Amino acid sequence: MANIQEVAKQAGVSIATVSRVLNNTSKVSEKTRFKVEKAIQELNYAPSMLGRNLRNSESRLLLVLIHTFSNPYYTEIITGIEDYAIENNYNILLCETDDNLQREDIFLNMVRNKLADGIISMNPTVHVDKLKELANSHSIVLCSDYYEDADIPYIAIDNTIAAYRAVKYLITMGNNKIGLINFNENLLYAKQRRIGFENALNEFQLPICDEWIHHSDGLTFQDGVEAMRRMLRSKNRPTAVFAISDTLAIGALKELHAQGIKVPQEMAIIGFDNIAFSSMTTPTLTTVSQPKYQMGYRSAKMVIDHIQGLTIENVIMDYELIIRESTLE
Amino acid sequence: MANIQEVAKQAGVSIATVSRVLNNTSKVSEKTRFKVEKAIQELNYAPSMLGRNLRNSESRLLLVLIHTFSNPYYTEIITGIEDYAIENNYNILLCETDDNLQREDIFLNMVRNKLADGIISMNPTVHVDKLKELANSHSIVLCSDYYEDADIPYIAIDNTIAAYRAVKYLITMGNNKIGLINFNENLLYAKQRRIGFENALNEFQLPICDEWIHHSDGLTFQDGVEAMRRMLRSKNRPTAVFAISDTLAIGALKELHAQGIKVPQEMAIIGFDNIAFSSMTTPTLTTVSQPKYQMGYRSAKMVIDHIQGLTIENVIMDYELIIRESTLE
DNA sequence: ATGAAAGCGCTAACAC
DNA sequence: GTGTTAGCGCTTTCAT
Repeated sequence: MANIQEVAKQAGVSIATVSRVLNNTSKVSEKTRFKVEKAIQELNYAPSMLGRNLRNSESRLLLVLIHTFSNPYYTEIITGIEDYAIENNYNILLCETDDNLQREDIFLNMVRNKLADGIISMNPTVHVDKLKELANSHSIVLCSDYYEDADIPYIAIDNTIAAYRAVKYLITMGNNKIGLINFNENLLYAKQRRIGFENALNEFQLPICDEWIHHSDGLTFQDGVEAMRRMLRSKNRPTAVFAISDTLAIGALKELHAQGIKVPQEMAIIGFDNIAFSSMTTPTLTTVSQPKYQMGYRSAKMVIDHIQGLTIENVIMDYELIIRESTLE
Repeated sequence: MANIQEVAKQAGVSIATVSRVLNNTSKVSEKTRFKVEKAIQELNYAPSMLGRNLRNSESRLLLVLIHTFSNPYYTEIITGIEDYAIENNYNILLCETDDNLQREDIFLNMVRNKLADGIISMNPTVHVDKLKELANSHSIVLCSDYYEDADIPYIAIDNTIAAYRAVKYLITMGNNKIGLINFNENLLYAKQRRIGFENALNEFQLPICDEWIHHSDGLTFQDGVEAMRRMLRSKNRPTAVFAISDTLAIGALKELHAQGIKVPQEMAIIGFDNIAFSSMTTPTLTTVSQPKYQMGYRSAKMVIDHIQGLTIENVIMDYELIIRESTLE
C-alpha cells in the first residue's frame, strides 16, 4: 500500500501538500489539489492511522470493558456508546475480561500504551486498585456500576431506590412474603439492590426471611434456574420474588414453569434491566428499566470530554418500572 | 507518561538497550538489565504500542464486523474469536456496521490504514465489491455467511442441507403443511435455507404454498411476531413452521401464544441457531445448532494464519438438530 | 554488550 | 501556496 511519499512523488508535490489536501488544513490551489487527488486515486492510497496517531499522540479509540458478551444487558448500552463515539470520530474496542486478571491487564495497558485514549468500564469485577491508579492519569468512566469513594467518574441509576420501588410495588400488589435472588454482593449494585429490598420490607414491617434469599454464582439463565430450584426446596415459599437481573428472573420463571407453579397466581416475579428477552417470556416479565442507551451515550460523552480536558461530573439517571404479566393478577 | 528516552536517561543507558530489555531480543548484561528494569518501575513506564506498531508495521488488532450487537447469534462466535486471538497475542475490535455504508467504510479503511491487521466479517450486508477488492491485498475471512464466487475465504455450515434436515424432521413428525419465515433472500444463507426447505418438501411431494411463506424485514423478536401475525391472517394454516433464525421463531412463538394457538399441538415451530434464550421459552424451541464457538475460534485462526502468510482453505462445519418442546407432540 | 543513528508515515512549524 | 524539516516512540542495523 502506497504511503504519503509516493503520493507526493506521483503528484509532483511535497508530502506537506499531500497532508494539507488530506486534512484540509490550509489553502491549496485548485490545480494542486486536483493533482494530489488524482494521485491518491491512482495509487489507491489511504493515510496510515498509525503514523497519524503517533504524530498526534492520540488513537481516537475507546476501550469498553465488559465482563462477558453473553450478558444481554450490555447490548443497548454499547449501542449508545458507539453512536456517540462514531459521531465524534472515535471508535470503540469492545473488551471482554471474563474475570481474567491477565486479560484485564492487557486492556488496561492499552491505554497507558497510547493504543487507546480512554476507558468506559462496565466491568465491576475489574481490579479496582489498578483502575484507580490509572484514573489519575487517564480518562476513565464507569458505567452502571461504580465504586464508592474511588473517585472515578461514573454514570448509574440509584439502585437502592429502584429496588425499593420494585419491592414496594410487589407489596402493594398484596404480597407479604417476598424473596430475593441476588448476585455476588461484593458488587455495589447487588448490595444496593439488596438494601432497597430490605428497606421496602422494613417499611411495611414484613419479614426478611433467609430461606427466601438466594445468591447465584453467575448471571446466566441457568443460574436463575438453579437459584429458583434451591428456593423451592423449602415448603414455606414466598409469594413473590425480586430477581436482581432479568436473566436470573427468566431462569427462575423457567424453573417455576417446569415445576408447574403458576406465575403470577402462585408466585409473582420481578426482574431488573428490561433486556429484550423480557417481553418474550411466558408470562412476560415485569422489570425495572434503566435508560441503557442513554447511559451508554452519555458515558461516551463523559469519557471523550475528559480526554479533551473538560471536567466531568457523576450522573445519576432515572429508571422506570415496566409492569407486565409476571406480577399482574 | 514516560517514554523510552526518559527510561534510558534514568537508567544511564541508550534507548537501544532499553528496547533490548523490553523485547528480550539480544543479550544484555545482568547489571544493565537490572538498571533498566528499575528505571521502568520508577517511571511506571509502558511502551507505546503506537510507536512499536508503526515501526513493526503491524497492529495485532483484528476487526470483527457484525451487523448489530443486539443479535444474540454472534455472542458465542465472538467468544471463540476472542479466545484464539488472545492466545495469539491479538486483540479484537468489535465493529457494528448497522447497515450503514459510511460506518462500514470507516472500518474497512482501518485495515488499509494499518490500524488493523485483518478482518473477520460476519456481516453479510457489507459492500461486497469493496470487500473483494480489499481481500486481494489484505487478510479477510468470512464467518457463517459468505459470497459465492467471491474468492474470499470462509467458514460456514452447509445451510442447504441443515435446513433440509430440519424440515424433513418436521415432515417425519407427521406435518404435511409446512410454512417458512425467512429473512432477506439476498443473503446467501437465507437463500440456501429456503432451498433446503423446498428440497425437503419436494422430496415428499408436499405443496410449497406461498401463503405459508413470509419474509421479515429484520431479525428481531418483533419481526418474528409480525411475520407470524401475517401468516395467521389466512384461514388455511400450516401445521408447522420453519423459521430461519431463533429470534424470529421466538417472536412467532410469542404471537401464537397471544392468539391462543397451542404449540406444538396446533402448530410446531423450529428455529435456527440455538441461541441461549431458545431453551428458556415456553415451550422450549427446537432448533438447528451451529458450532458457534468453534466457528469463531477457527475463523480467528484462519485470519491470523493468513496474516502470517500461510495459505488457508474454506471450512464447512457440522450442525446439529436440537429437539425440544416446540416440535414434540 | 552497548551506543549511534536511520527510518516507519505522518503533521505542523517555519521559511520562502 | 508550497516546500523543507523536525519529531512523535519505537526497533534494528551497523559500529565499536
